[in-house]
Amino acid sequence: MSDVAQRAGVSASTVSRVLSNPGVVAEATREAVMQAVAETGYRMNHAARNLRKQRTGCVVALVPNLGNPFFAKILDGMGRELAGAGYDLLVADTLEDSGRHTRLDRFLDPSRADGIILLDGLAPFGDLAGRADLPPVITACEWIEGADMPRVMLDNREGGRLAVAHLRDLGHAHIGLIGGPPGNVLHKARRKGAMQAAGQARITEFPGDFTLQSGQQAALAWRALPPSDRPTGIFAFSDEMACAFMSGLQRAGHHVPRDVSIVGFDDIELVSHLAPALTTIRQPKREIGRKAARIVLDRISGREIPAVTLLEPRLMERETTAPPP
Amino acid sequence: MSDVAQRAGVSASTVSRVLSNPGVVAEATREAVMQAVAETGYRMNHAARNLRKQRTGCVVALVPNLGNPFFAKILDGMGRELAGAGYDLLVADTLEDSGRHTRLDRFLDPSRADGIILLDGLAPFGDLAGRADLPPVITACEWIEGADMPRVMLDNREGGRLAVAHLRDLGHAHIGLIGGPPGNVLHKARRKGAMQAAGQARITEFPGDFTLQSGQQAALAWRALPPSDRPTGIFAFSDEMACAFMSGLQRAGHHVPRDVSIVGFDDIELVSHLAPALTTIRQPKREIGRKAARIVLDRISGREIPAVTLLEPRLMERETTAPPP
DNA sequence: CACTGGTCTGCAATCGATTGCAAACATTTT
DNA sequence: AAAATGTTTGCAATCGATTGCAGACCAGTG
Repeated sequence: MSDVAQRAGVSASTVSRVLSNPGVVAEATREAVMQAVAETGYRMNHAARNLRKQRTGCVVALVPNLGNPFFAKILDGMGRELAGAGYDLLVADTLEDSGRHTRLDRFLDPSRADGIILLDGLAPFGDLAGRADLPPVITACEWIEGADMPRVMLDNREGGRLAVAHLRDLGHAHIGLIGGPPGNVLHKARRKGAMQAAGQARITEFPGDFTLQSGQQAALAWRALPPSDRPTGIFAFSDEMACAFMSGLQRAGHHVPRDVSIVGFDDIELVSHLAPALTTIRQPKREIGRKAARIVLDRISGREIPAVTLLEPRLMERETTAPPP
Repeated sequence: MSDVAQRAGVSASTVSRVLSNPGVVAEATREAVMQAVAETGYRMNHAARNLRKQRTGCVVALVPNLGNPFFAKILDGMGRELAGAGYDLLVADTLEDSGRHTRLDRFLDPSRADGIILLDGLAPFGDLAGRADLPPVITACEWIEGADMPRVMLDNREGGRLAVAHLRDLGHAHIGLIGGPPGNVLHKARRKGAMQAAGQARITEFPGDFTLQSGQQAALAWRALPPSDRPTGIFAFSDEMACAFMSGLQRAGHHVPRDVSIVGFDDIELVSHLAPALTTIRQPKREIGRKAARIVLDRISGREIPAVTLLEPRLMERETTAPPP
C-alpha cells in the first residue's frame, strides 16, 4: 500500500480512504491513487484488514455430512448469497469418519468466522445461547430443541401433513411411515404432521435414519408382513429411503404405484427422473440456503432477525402414488 | 495475549513461544503459561497470526456446481484431509446462476487462500502457470488442457475402456455412447478409452452434457431410431445420464437389461439402490478429494509434487448389463 | 486583514501475534 | 576462578491496513 501511496504522491492513509471510503477524498487525489493502484496491480491484504477491523469476512457452515446431495444444494444457495455480500463460505463436517462429532469449538471463534450456520441438530451446541464472545450462530434445516438460536427451515410438520393427506385423498386406509432417527427434530415434526393427517387411518411405522440402507431395510420389513397387514401407502421421510424402498419392492416383483404408493421427502433432483418418477415433498433447498445466509448476514450487521423462519413445502405429485389396489 | 502473559508473569513473546513452539521454553515457565491460558480462556487471534506469518490457513475449492452430489463427495474428502492438517476449506462456485463464470481473481490472492483446488476445467485460468505472486493452484477431476498445472484425477481413458470392454465381453456389437460436452476433457478422455475398447463394434454417439436432462434426451433419440439401428449396449458418461436414459426407456416399456444394457460413470451412491442397480464405473470420490488436498498441502509446504496423479477406476458390475437380446 | 467554517490530508497509534537479536543466567570446561 | 558454551527470556520491530485527531489549505464574511 505504501508503494501505491508513494507513486500517487500521497500517504497510505489516503490510499486506504480511496479504497474503502472514496467519498471523503478529493476528486483529483482519488484519481491519482486509482491510477497508481492500477499501475502497481495492488491488491489489499485481507489478513491486515481483518485484523484491524476485527472481522474475518467468512461465514462457516457446519454440516453433518458434506457428501449428502441435499446439503450440497443448500450450500449452493448459501454460497451465492454470501458471495454477493462479499463474504466467503467456509465449510466443515461436524462428523468424523467414525461418526463422532469433531471439535467444533475450533469454529466458535470470532477470529475464524463472523457467523456460523449450523446444519446439524445433534451438534453439542446447547449451551452457547447467550455467549457474547462468540460469533452469531443460527441453525438451518435442523435445529436444537431448547437452544435459543434463530432457525431457518422448512415447515416440516406441514410437509408431513401434505404427504399423508395426499395418500388419504387417494383412498389409502393403511399408511406406512419410514421415519428418521427417533430423537431427530425433523423426524418428530414430520411425524406429527403425518399423524395429524392420518386421522382414522391405520399407521405402521418402520424405523429409518434417512439413508438408502434404511430404506432397503424397510422394504424387507414390509415384505415380511402378511399381505393383509401391509400398508398400501408409504411415506418415507427422505427421498433416499423412498428410492431404496421402492427398488426393494420392485426387485421383489411388486409394482409401484399399482400395489403400493410411495411419497418421499426433499425432492432431490434425481428422483424426478426415475421410472416411475417419485412423488415427494419438495424442500426449496437453494432458497433455504439463501435465506439462512441472509439471516446470518443480518445478524452480523446487527439487524433484528426473526427467531423462526419457515419455508413452505410443496407436494410434487408424480408417478408413485395412485389409489390403493 | 498480554493478559495471559501478565498473569503468568512472563512476556508476550514467551506466551507465543509456549503456544507455537513449546520446546524452546523451560518446563516451569511453560506450565505457568499453560495455566494462565486455561484460566483466562485465551484463544489465539487468527487474523493476527496470519498477518504476521503471511498465510491464511485456508484452501479454496472452486467448483463448477456446488449442488452436484458428485462434487459434494469430493469436497467431503478434501475437508477431512485439510482439517487434519489444520487448514480450513473455503468453497466457491465458479458459475453464476446465469452459467457465466464468476470473477475468480477474487480467490487468486495469497492473502485469501494458501492454495487453490480447481475443479472446473473450463475456468479461465489458462495463463497463470508461472505467476509467482499467486498461491499454488492445482486441478482435480477436470483439468485445463495445455495449462501447466498439477492434476489429480481418475484415469478417465481407462474408465471408458473398462465400460465398453465390459459391454463387448457380454457380446454387444453395437454400442451407444452418451457423451459430455464436446470440448470437455473428461468427455474426450472417456471417449478415447471407449473407442479403443470398441474395436470392430459399431458405435452410435448421442450428445450429452452429464445432466439428467440430456440422458432423457438420449432416451428419446434412441427410441427414434429404427429398432435395428438401436445400440444394444449403452455407455453413459455420467450416472445421472444413465439413470435418466434408463427411466426413459423403462417408461416406454423397454426392459433393462433384457433389451438394452447400460453402464454409467461415477458410481454415485444412489444408483446402486435402483431397480435394476446400475452397472457403472466407480470413481473413488473421497479419495480424489483427499489426494487433491494432500497435494496442495505438499505444494504449500514447498515439497515436490507429481505433475499428474491418476486414480484407478473400477467396474461395478451390477444389474443393468447382460448379453444382447 | 483577521476570522470562521469547511474540506482534505497526514501523523501516529492500533489491531494481536511472531521472531531476530541480545541480555541474563546456568552449566561445563580448562 | 575464568572462560566458554548453552539455555531461557524479553525487547522491539514487524506483518499491512484503518482511523481519531489535528494541521493545512481554501473560500467566504465582517
